[in-house]
Amino acid sequence: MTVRDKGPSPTSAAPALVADRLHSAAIHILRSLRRTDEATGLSPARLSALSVIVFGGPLSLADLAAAEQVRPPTMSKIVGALEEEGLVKRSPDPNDGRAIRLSATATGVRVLERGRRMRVESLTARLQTLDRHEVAALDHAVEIMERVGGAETGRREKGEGV
Amino acid sequence: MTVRDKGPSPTSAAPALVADRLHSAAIHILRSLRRTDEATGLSPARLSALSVIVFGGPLSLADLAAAEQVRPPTMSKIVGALEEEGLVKRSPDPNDGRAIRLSATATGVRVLERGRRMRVESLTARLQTLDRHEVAALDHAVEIMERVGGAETGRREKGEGV
DNA sequence: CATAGTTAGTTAGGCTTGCTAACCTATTGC
DNA sequence: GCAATAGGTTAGCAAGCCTAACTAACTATG
Repeated sequence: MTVRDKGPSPTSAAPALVADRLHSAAIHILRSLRRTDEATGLSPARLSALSVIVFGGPLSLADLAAAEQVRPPTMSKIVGALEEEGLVKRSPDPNDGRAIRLSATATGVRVLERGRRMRVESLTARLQTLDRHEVAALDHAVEIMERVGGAETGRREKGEGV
Repeated sequence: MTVRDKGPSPTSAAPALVADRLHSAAIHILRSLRRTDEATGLSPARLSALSVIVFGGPLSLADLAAAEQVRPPTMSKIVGALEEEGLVKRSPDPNDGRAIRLSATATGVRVLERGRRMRVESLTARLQTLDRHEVAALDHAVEIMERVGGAETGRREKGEGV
């Protein structure tokens, strides 16, 4: 309200308000996607982690945790679940006896593709109600969001290929 | 924006890809905000619910649950926590003996303001590294996201004033 | 080369936020 | 007046986060 009504002139967009609404919008988008994720059998956290493994090649648990911005124990649990489902494999790191190398199984790759497709489907369906320019605006904004969202750690990871 | 430099031309922004990256960006932004929320003493779900109560006037639990896109039992628990913290009050609905009217206490309003400020602060700080046009692009995109994110229920609620 | 310190990962335990199922009470409709 | 419906709550479960504490392995140093 206050400032918007859709055509935000550059000067009217107060960062605090944008931040506020961005947060709110992000919550709602994720909440609605959670249901889609459920249908795929892969929860958001697992799907996201799996995608990093698939596209980020073999990597250590610590690196994966950092990429996903969670703590190692959290990622340990997620990886454990993925491994149990046969989507991911833990291998010893030849150079470091403490570390592990995480890689996706063939099934993992396949499931990721399917899950990713389903996950994105509902959002895509809704995006398709938008006109080209709106999609383009979103696309551009997402690029900015990725910078802003990852700025904290200065890390740029997965998002790309997911 | 839209077509700027890295900005893909409108025709190249495939909805599926945008959806994909939007999802990823949303995850990361929320994850980074969760930490800020912790600092305020209010978890994201509670803060969000409280904001709806504060700005949405007295309302029933079912309405609040719908606004927040969660099931009644989930909201019942969240409201219970907010009530225990003295931020929200349950009153009987004069017109319907089954229903309750949720309203914020003075403390609730105050805490919301503080929490909201802190929550948005880190995002804002990061947004401030952007130039005016980028902020404007985000602002515009957020408006689209709100439509897209809320499209499922067709409901438009809190996001506005939070 | 032995030992202290650090680092990778896991386990244990706790909290929040979701859900469904089952239940109670109040309202509504016949 | 009684069955059906609707609003809330309780109980019980799972996912995702976290910190604390532990083990095993690497590194550096006297």
